[in-house]
Amino acid sequence: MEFEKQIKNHFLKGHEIFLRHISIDCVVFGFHENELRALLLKSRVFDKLSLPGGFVMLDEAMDAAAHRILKERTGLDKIFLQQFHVFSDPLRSHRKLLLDLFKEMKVAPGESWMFERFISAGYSALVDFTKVKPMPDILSETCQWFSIKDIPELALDHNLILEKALEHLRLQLNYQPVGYNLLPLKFTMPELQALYETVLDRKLDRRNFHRKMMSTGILIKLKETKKGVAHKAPFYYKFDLHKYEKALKVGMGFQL
Amino acid sequence: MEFEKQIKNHFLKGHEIFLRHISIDCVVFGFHENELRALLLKSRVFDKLSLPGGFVMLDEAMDAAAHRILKERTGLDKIFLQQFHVFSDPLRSHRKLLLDLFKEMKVAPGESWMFERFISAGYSALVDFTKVKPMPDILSETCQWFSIKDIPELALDHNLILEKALEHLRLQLNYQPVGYNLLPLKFTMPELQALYETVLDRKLDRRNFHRKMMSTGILIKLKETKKGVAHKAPFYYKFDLHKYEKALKVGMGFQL
DNA sequence: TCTTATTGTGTTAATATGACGCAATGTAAT
DNA sequence: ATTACATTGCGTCATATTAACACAATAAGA
Repeated sequence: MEFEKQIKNHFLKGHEIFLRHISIDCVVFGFHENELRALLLKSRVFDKLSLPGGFVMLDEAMDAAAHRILKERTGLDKIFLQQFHVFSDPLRSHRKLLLDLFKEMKVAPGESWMFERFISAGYSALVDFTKVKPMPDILSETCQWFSIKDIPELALDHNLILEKALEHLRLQLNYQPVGYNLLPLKFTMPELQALYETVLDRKLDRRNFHRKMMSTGILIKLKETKKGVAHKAPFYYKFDLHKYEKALKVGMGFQL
Repeated sequence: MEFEKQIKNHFLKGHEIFLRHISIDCVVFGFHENELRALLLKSRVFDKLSLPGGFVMLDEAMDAAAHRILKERTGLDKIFLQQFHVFSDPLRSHRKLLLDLFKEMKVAPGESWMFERFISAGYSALVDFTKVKPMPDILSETCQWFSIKDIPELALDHNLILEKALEHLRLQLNYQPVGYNLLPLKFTMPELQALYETVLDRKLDRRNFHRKMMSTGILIKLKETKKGVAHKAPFYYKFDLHKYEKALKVGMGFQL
């Protein structure tokens, strides 16, 4: 079977393509139906779900590797991506997970670079949920969105990685307009507020929120209102791309 | 000569002790005479100065490796240490630097793990200047403090790493009481202010600064005043360790 | 047409911030 | 000893920011 052959080749020869000891794990955040979500893979061989990840090619920058990996999982090219932490516990390892698979494939642990220790760089990706076409990798059967509130036990230290990514996102939301990357081009104020409330995990005053957001000058109000909605139709807004770029560097200068 | 033998051994056998492709670079910040300073090493063999660094042992956590490296350079055990960025440009490499040395030592580039590509984790260390005893490593002849305002051209991408560390420190100073780690146990308010002004690189109003610092409740005013000083003697202060720990996690909730 | 949930905008009181005044203090010069 | 002076500690005030809340406008559905 082609699939098994590819896997076995990866185990035995992968180190001729990729750097040893270094892996990448990505937390892909999306926002949909007032829920913050992350992409998770269901492995063909392991029980637990895991974060999308991969390895760094011998002559590739780590950021480039993360972009390459995410292009494969989401179909997206220009993703807002940041490394946020490196996980280096010497006990974090695929060893236990791989033992059965190795036996089945008749690969001796000592033969494979995958059986060695890995240090993993955590990357946080913020994407427009509506633009993503989740695609599983060769080892997985599904790639799906999971609400942050409803994350099961993950493989390895992936729960820890996800937690750290969330913490990073919360901190960042306080001084950078990262909402831009999580929302479609046009969005309503209630949607933007829901995003902030979900990420920060607390309620915000609707009117004060509106005032603060507008005071940054980063939002442009459109003439168009949302259609087919009960009650008063909210206006659409979009980000002023130029001011967004500036605020990314300088910060927004307010606290929520 | 024992020195050359050790170096050669490190080049040829180091990969039996350390992980390939992974290095650590530390930016050690200290504060002295109203200047923010960093530790730099003067190599025995290279022209340019460089940051203290090292490698990760086969079974060692990265944080532990950084602590081990800094213990060797500063003599200090419990250092406030944080990874802040990973530098992974595939062109960053010791290759050029090592070529002459390899020739001299009759080591073929292909024989040594040191000639391979390295991904480096940047660590930022905040230390009490007065507690540090700078010690050069085996490849260096000196280990000395340099004022941040007066950093020469460094080896590899170390200028970039230092810049990133400084940026990280500036951001952090705005929401965490990191001054604690850079000052001795007791210090005066003008000293604390000088630290903030140096790191943030701007003047602050003396009286407003005093008010804000005290409003955090994180400082304890001592009865003792500074002796042997011209003009009015300022009081000493110390950090309330309990509140400091809390503020590290929660943040300080003010902007300077 | 009326009800109702939701949105857009305004008001006000409390709080935080920035800019500055002034007396107290301790060293050094006279 | 007296005085000059730079610096510290504490206070004031005008202004900006924030939090809490009121109310009219809107559009779907009864």
